[in-house]
Amino acid sequence: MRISYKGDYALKAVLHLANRYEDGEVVPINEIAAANDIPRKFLEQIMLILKGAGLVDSRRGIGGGFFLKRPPAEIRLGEVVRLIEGDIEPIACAKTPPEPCCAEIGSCAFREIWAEVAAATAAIVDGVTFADIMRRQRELKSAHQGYHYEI
Amino acid sequence: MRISYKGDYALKAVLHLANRYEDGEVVPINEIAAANDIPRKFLEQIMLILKGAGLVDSRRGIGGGFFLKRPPAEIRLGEVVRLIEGDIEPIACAKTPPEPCCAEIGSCAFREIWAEVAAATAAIVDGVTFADIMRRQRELKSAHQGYHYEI
DNA sequence: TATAAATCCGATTTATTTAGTAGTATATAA
DNA sequence: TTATATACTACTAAATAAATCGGATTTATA
Ligand code: FES
Ligand code: FES
Repeated sequence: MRISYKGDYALKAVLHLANRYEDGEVVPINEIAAANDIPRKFLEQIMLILKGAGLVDSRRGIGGGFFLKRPPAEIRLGEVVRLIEGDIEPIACAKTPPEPCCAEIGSCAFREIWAEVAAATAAIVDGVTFADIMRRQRELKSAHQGYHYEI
Repeated sequence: MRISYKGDYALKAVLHLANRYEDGEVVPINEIAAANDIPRKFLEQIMLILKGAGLVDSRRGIGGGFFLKRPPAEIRLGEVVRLIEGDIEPIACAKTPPEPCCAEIGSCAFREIWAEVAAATAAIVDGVTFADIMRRQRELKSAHQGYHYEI
């Protein structure tokens, strides 16, 4: 499962909105783009995908912008990854139900290895919520601050 | 880590050679291509990559072909995958040592998740040899036979 | 020594995906 | 009514994937 720029941008945008989730803050796309070094028009397309999937919602016009429809603790990393990158499985036959791949799908010795890889990957990305990621981010920030002061 | 056609073909070719490894059999590319439904000229390129990496060797001319340089038990799936597909890591910052990715690599909350995914994937593909895959293939073949007889 | 069988190698081609950019339409708060 | 913001469609350039083409070279053997 390769993470493209599009996927990377989507994750950062969702994390940005997660950090502004309290009190239902609405964040304009310009802020998200500027803060995360994301091409603005590209981010527009990404936000529309996230909105289409019901993950975020938006308000138009002055004072408008985007916001999460669910609290960060209820959004799993895997959900965003699948939305943007598509299947987590490295090959179609590893999906459930399996889609045809080799000629003899019933006797392919590789298929179940890819299924194992998919399961292991899914366990990780579905085991982490954006609340977890926010917490981790705060830890890293304070650790980095620490280093800074020591210098 | 997405498996491309090229990677799929490479794995099948190596498995084909693994099945012919005993007594140092030499297998012409036409046989590998025909048996596995691989475009012949495309497979040529793939075999040259495998040869360049020292995984297989070849003999030219009449009676020539390809053969594994090492026994199947000493070739791990991950080795072939990395050769053809490149890095197993879903993003550059997850490599060791990490390559720059986001702006602030030291404080990115996603980085270690990708590193976990990479480690889990590597553990699977590096934990399986082509001898294991051959064994698994025989099991599947006989199971399939069984079903066949029951009908 | 000619011939057929096979690998070796570089170039070209076609289609798809990626990473954007452009332009316009629509909604909304002040 | 105007400035600010999203919504939507289309377009483009570059990279990658998946072959395909055309030969050059090596080698066993008839
Ligand atoms: S069935 Fe998918 S790799 Fe064999
Ligand atoms: S450093 Fe790679 S995703 Fe942030």
